[in-house]
Amino acid sequence: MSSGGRGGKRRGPPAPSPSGAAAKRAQPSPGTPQPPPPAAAEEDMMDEDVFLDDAMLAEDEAVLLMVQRDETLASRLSRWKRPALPADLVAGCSRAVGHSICCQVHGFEPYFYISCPSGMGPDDIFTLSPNSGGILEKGITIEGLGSKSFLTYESNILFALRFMIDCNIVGGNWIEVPAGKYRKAARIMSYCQLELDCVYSDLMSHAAEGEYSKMAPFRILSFDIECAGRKGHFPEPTHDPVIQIANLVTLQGEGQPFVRNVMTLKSCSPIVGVDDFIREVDPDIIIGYNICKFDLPYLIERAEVLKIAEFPILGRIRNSRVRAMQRDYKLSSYSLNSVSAHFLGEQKEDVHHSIISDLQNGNSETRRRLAVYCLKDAYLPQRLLDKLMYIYNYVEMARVTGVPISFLLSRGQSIKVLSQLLRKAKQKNLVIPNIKGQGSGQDTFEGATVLEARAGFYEKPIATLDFASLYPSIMMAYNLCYCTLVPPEDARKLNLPPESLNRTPSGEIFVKPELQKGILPEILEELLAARKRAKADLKEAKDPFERAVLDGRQLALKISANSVYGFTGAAVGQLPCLEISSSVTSYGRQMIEHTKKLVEDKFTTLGGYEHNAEVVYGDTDSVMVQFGVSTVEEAMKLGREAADYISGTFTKPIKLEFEKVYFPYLLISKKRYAGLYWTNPEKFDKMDTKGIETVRRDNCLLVKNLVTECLHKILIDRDVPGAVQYVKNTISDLLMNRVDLSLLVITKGLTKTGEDYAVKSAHVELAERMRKRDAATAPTVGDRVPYVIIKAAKGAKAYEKSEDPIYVLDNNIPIDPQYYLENQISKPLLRIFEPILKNASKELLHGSHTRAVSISTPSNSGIMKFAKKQLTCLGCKALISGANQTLCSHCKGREAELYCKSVSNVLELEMLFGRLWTQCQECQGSLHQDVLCTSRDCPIFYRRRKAQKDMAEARLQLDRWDF
DNA sequence: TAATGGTAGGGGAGGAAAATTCAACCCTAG
DNA sequence: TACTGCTAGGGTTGAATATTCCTCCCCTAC
Repeated sequence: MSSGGRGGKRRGPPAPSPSGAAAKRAQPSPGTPQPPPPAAAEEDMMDEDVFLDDAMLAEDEAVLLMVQRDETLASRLSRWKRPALPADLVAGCSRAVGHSICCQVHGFEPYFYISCPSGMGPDDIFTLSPNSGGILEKGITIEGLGSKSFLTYESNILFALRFMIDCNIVGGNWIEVPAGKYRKAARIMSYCQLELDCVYSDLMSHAAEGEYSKMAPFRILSFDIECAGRKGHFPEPTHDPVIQIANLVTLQGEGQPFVRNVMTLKSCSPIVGVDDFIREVDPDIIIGYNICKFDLPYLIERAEVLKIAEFPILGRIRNSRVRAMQRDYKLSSYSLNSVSAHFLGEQKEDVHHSIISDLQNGNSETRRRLAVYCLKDAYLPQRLLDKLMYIYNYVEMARVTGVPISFLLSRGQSIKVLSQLLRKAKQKNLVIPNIKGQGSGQDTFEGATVLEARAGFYEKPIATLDFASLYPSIMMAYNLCYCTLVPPEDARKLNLPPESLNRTPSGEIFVKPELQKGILPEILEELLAARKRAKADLKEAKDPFERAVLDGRQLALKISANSVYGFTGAAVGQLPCLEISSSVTSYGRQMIEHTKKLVEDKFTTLGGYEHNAEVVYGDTDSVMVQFGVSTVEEAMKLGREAADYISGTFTKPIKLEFEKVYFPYLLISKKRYAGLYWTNPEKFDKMDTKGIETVRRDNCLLVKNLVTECLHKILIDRDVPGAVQYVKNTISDLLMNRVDLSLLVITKGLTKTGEDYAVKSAHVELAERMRKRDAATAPTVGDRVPYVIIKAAKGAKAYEKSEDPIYVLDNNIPIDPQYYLENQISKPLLRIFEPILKNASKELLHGSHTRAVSISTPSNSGIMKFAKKQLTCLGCKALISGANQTLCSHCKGREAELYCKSVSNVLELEMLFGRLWTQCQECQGSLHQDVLCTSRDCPIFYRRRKAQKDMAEARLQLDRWDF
């Protein structure tokens, strides 16, 4: 899910400041419920229920398990077991589902091909060791022939894949071992319920159709561990015990988990029983948040330290990654918290690891608290898995591409294409040479054309024409493939008839399908045909369950089709062929130019139309056309006409489609535009923005919100003055320091380690500084680094002014509003307003609203260290001295009024803090517990922290009134 | 090490190089 | 008349500052 970021979960700010720590224990505002008194003695924990929202836990089922009590353990383990095997299954006459079976297949051996050297025949047989592919390529000496090197074929295929291909097995499909063709084996290889031996040629693989399209009822275990770190240290398996493990077991397709438990540890003895638990539950899939990078290695290492020899085996783990989140979605933070907020609208607490030890060492109440927290960490990944239908989509993808499900998480895109290629080649009696593209990776090829953008604000409808699956359809139309490519020397030698050859715009020659049909086009045809079927079925399907499966399938097919082109162009890949990829793009370039020309030539007043059409922009496979008409309906009509007309000029199956109308349309530059998106003339579907700040993850929320709001006002409300006013208010708020810190947090990805950067930059330098402060909480490669820009000496570089938001909050460091105005919001705003407003710069950025209020500079640096703070009058801020500690002589008369002000100020801030506190309690799922969360991703957290500080200051001021 | 889909393009920031401004100094005329 | 003190103004020089251009980096579109 996240390559390294634990979010704030096991990380956080440096040791909490005194005020922060105090408030965690303090009950804040009047009206906040007090925690109940510790309900039970520690010995009774066993039967205590855990408070959690109802959707998550049925109260009677929630169990805190004391692992030390072996007798209860045994009884519970039995409840988690899989159903017993039916007796007749072993005899081969039952098809019960829901059991785990390990089948050892015998007789399948690795092999590869070489071309037979001249002078050798079927009689010349010699044996080679299994890894001889490499030796043959380097060259060997053969008696009578001298030293020779060979090009090998299919010598580097993963053995598992080789086996699956040859047995027609795809990932996630059903395999039958016919009765009588297997032998029951002793259960020594695995912890499965049944072990079999059989011969590979007896396996029967069933295509995923009809009855066999159903999925197996996977048992999914979601878990999370908590460790007791020592003060100020990130937990290390060599020292720190695992204190809690939360487990949730679900059957795929069922809404509720059937096992929920938390294993806790009272003292510091080692946790035993985890491996037993996993063995009994016997899950097919293990998931969790970042478990591959943290929880699993931690458990395994901890077991090693404690010398639990058997542990690392963990039964049969087939698959244990949830890295998919980062792979499939682009978010500005990948902490479990923000991912959940994004997809589920549900948040979790973010508890710093140092607090976890405190909770553990407290009483039964605090440990129960920790259990709740831990369980939620196991629960959210399960919810995410369901919500995003990962299991469906992965099974579908595995079936389509033929790779095992685990490859989809642990491997890249190319293995999927290779798998399909190998299968298809086998059908056609072709073998694939082992020519791994390696080394430089320098040789690249020309990509797509992006038409010049005629920037501006268009108040007439713009029709968008798109090629459907451009690159796949080019490969099909022109029969582009490895096996249809004619190298220049062969073109001369073979004397092929010119009418059966195609010369691509990039100069390569391919034979036409009549002579030899390409493999790649065939793969693509099947993929796209299957997608068409899936989409048609989707239209028919009513059952949401079935719809989910079909939608997953059509998506998988589309993605697979699109990655075929990428595979041929991957210079460092399994089978690169730049002749194919550069031919594909060259056709694409030709086609978009051709389309632009046709539209502008045909749709003219001379041609009998009311206006001259103009192509205002286009990228790769799309053109945006202004037909000159003023209604969406007319634009749609002309768009359809143009698409049909132009489609007719291309080789099948290349097809230009009318897709949508933008109206109005704000075109800023290449790859950057915004507009209202219409697919029917009555009502627009949505506001669509491409490439601009609203869709970028490296802008602060202030910019994102501001730009979004302006576009909303301009495009939807058509209220430019309103947008201008909004900008002015925002700038004024910013300069007056009325903007919430959470809106100013910028995040950027840390893509490599510190030394590898050639130039300094804000997020890299900050990460380095944070590492020096506290290595445990600092971001590492792959993480996203949040930062704000603080005030510093004039001329200081941005990388000297970046700071951790939490550090800024805790130490009262002033931010630099001028930087945000000049470097963050001004340019994006001007880009939007300049096409619409004359004097945009003057109007927006230089009015009276830009008068700044000076903020006191940090008092803890330089010369100010030696300054002594003097008291100021609470009325007029004048310096006061002597006996009077509150007011100057001037303000003395207003004593009553000013005191009231102080009191109401404190009350107000207390109310605010109380509200935020309650909000956080709701988020954590309990109104009776202290809030522990310190999430860097949560705006409420920043506001709560700030309110808390303001409140403390106001109270201090109130205390100065001395009657 | 193993394993790895692609190119095009905008835009921000840093940094080097080239350009400009500025202050200090020297010199000379008056 | 010779010499000094002073100023204005031109020229030179080296440093400071602003500008330009290029590259790195991130992220997005397709």
